[in-house]
Amino acid sequence: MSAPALTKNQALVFDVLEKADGPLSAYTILDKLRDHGFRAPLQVYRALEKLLEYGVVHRLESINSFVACAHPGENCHSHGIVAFAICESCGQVMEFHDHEVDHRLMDWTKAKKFKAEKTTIEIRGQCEACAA
Amino acid sequence: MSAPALTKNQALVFDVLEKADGPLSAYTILDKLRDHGFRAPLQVYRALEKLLEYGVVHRLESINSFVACAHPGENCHSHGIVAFAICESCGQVMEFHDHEVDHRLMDWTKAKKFKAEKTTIEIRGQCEACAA
DNA sequence: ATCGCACACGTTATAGCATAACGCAATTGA
DNA sequence: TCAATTGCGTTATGCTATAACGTGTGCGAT
Repeated sequence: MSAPALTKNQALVFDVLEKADGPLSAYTILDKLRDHGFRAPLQVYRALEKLLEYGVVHRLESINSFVACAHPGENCHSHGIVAFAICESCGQVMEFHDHEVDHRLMDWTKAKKFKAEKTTIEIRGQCEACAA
Repeated sequence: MSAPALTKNQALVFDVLEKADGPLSAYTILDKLRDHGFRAPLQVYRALEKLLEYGVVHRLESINSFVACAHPGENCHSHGIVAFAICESCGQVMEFHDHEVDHRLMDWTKAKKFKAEKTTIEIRGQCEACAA
């Protein structure tokens, strides 16, 4: 599941996400890529689908947006569950990992024999700067 | 923040969610209430907004759906962070609470001086019955 | 009592997010 | 060479959510 070479569209989308200073919606990405020939949402969604699969991009479910993984170069899938703190004022996102949280959730799923595929942890609120 | 008496629309929406055996989208709720005079999405969304505020309904961010709280009568807001396991085959949702997970996340937010408002934990996968 | 306010409600319109279905081109491996 | 796979482009559509307007009702303060 490590990332193969990106296709042109995938590279364009990834580049936009990496240069952005916060999460972007698919349609925002589309707008930023119109100059590069993008015309339709599917061009973005298809690229995102692969980038998510490769683990180099994360989807923020609670705000329907996407961010580049905070671990450039590494495969983020190997870090365990990813958690996000999303500032609702400035839009900044902090990505972190807590193995103890992972263990607790794994314990629960094991006990219930639930086969976890994808886990979402998102904390919305105010970052230090914005809460002042 | 305890729940006052529900209005007619709120009661109708809550009733639909309680009787459902899984999460429902706002539009599914709308369809189920057309016989009761519902015509527009806003009638559902406005009711949901209040029900979420009262803590008697939860929103599942990862599937854009809503479920009645698993603790009838109690104010779910007092149970700490709520976590969900969502079976992608049968649609069943299990709601649970883990104070250790809460503590770990709280520790992180404290350390980062992040003011958490709302935390989402959702595990998607296969329930025991469907994984067989 | 009546004025002002808060709140629930109804309606229309629109904005924002995501995918279905078709066809074409390039690549790869049997 | 043929078939399978993958990426791509386009059009159309469906699903999710909210903006903006107006109505009516209850209720407390003056």
